[in-house]
Amino acid sequence: MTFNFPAKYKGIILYGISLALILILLKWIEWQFIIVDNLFEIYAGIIAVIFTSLGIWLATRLSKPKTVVIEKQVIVRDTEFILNEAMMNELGISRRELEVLQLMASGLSNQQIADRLFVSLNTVKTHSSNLFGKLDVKRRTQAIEKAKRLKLLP
Amino acid sequence: MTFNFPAKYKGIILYGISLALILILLKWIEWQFIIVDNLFEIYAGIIAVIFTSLGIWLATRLSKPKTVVIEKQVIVRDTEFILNEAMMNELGISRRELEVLQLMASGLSNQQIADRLFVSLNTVKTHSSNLFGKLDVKRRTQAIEKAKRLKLLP
DNA sequence: TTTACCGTCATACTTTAGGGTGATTTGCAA
DNA sequence: TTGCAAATCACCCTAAAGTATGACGGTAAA
Repeated sequence: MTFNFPAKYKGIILYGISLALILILLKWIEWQFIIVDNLFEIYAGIIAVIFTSLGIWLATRLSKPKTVVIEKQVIVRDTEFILNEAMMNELGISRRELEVLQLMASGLSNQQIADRLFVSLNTVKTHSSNLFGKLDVKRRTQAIEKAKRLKLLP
Repeated sequence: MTFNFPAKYKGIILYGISLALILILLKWIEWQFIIVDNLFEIYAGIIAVIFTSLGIWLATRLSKPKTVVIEKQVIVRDTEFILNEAMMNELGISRRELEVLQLMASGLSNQQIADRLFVSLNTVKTHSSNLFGKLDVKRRTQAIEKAKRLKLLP
């Protein structure tokens, strides 16, 4: 049969046992000195030392630690991009047109975009032209700038 | 005539005086109880209580406070732009070239940039051409993309 | 003072971008 | 089936962008 006390009673039990041991010790010392009469002050001194120690020990054990909260700033780049699909639909921008827009923004020429998408240069021109109309801009740099504002590009 | 002890001796003097007072108190208690014989244990108990208190008091005064440091992470979104001047110098990009770059990124044509800066179209072309060389790119869209990566543009 | 770079402008030329129009194919929905 | 939008491509033409080279005045460092 084993007893399983919760951890929070452990401390209390320890203090109780310690106190009991000190009392036994004191009783023993009393026995030693009771023979020699008037050595009263020595006994008192020992008690004083023991209980001062007990007080110090108790204080260090029971004192609540001060908690110091240090705020550490973690700078996070706003990296998350959510495509504004509502705006996509509102402006009637097709999937392919968005693809062309993305490649344009990465700095590719129309010819490079055409090669990347396996279509002709004319097709890319058509897409970009339609795109400019829908975005109401005149140049690709403007399109990129506006698309970023409208959250169509990161 | 005034004495000016350094502050660090103040504590020691205080403890000394306190100890002296306690001893006087104990002596007085001893006087009270010495009349009634065999009330030895009451005296011991009082000493125990006083010195336990003294120990606790000493410990709280003398012990360094226990500190538990809790680091709290505060997420700060990086929204402000700081121009990478080191990169500017490294690439040898001039102030005027950066101006042209900024206006290019806002979607303006070379002519519009020229008008904005009160210079000729040719001057803008020269600046942008030099800029492309320094950024090692071939097109303005590429320049904008790279400049943003290098923190030369927001 | 000489060097070197910046900013300015010009001229000539090439390349790329952009506009307009029209045509074909495909897939989806009325 | 018809109609429509998306995607594809072609041709022609203009506008803008980009390259190369040279020139000139100002300023700051060597």
